[in-house]
Amino acid sequence: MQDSSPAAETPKPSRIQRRNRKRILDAALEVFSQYGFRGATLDQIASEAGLSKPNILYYFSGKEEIHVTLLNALMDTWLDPLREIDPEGEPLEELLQYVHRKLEMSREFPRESRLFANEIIHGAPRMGPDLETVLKPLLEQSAVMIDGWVAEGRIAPVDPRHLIFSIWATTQHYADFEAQVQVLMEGHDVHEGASAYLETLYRRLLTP
Amino acid sequence: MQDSSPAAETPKPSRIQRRNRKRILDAALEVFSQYGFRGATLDQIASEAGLSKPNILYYFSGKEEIHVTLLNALMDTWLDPLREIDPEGEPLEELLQYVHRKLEMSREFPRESRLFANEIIHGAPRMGPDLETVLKPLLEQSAVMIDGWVAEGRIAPVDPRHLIFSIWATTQHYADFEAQVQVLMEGHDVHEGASAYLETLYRRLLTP
DNA sequence: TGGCTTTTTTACCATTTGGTCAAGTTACGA
DNA sequence: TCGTAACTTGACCAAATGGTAAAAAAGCCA
Repeated sequence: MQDSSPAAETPKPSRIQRRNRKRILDAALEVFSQYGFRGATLDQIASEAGLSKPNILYYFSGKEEIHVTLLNALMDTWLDPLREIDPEGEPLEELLQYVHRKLEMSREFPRESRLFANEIIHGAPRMGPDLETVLKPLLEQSAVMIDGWVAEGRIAPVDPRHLIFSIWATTQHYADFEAQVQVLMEGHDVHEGASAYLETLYRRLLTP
Repeated sequence: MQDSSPAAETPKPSRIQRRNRKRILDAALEVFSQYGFRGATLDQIASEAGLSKPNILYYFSGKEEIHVTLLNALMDTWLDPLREIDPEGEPLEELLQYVHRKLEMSREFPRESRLFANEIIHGAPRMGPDLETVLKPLLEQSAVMIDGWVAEGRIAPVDPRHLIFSIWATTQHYADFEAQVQVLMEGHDVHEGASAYLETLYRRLLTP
């Protein structure tokens, strides 16, 4: 798949290519996550990236492709914490670690979280296939693992899918609804409190 | 405030006024919740409402006003379940009932939930004041109540604000991320499972 | 029915916006 | 250093979109 064949499609990304594509994607993440796909304009992205609009269209075939590129790149890193759960580990600790990793991602990458949330809220028009082919198998696999832990009596009985949904919901909430949380918790250390609360929540739920 | 004064601003909404304003708001809810504020077009709303675009602008001064009207109307009903918690009731049951009411709202009014989510994700540009003046006092009041229950030992110790956040997050997730949940749970009765799961989750968390 | 008000529509407008194109300009290997 | 390929830009477009104006139509009431 590495070219060398005559009609290879991807010759080789030059240094400038890599630098500018990255700039564009960084800018697009900022703008898309803040204004949504339709709310964002190429001019905004261009300005944020420090490039001209036609120049941006030199690197990407259109607004759509930038967005799709972002979503695809995101999907993988977004699911990493779930993949990192060790089936051989101590169940309760593994799951709590997963919660904390997800919460940490919300703090470190709120823009990515909002980009994702936006896409899903609008019916996932550009991610339908990925949900089916990437997310679903991973969820099923995780569900089986958790069911196994339940069957062995190592954690209290729970529906594994809804458990995962609730972990997603409670952790991403702090990124996606940051504007609201900010207003309601001004002064408090939000993530400190969230971390302690979620630890308690899932420990009480899952302790056999 | 009921007019009768000479320079009264609101003469009286005619039958046609009421009917058409309702049609427009219904249509706008549908369109805004699906495409977001900037993603929605007046033509879409007009078409959905069965009216012409200029006719819509006869009833509302602009796209913005329609959106704001929706958000304001929504805010109240959205917070009703929280207001309905009875400080004199049995704490655990009151809170569980709150969870179920919120979940029920997610099922019955997913469009409203998404409209709200959209607004917050984008930084609440049209709701900032309301969050401060309506939501925050209500949250504080509820927090005091819950803290009281904790102090009396009637529920297990929890941070009341994060508890409420997690209830919002876990219940609204089923509306806001419906597209994702749908794909991942095809075949299953989602709300049946969610209801049972959340019952378990918060019962285990809160039981003293 | 006649006359007034309310409602609706037809025809436009100005701006925004995604995208194109051809003419530069720059980088880089021979 | 020179030529070619890679990159950048200014000038444009066509379509979409929020919004307006004025005339036409529909209600409504005496």
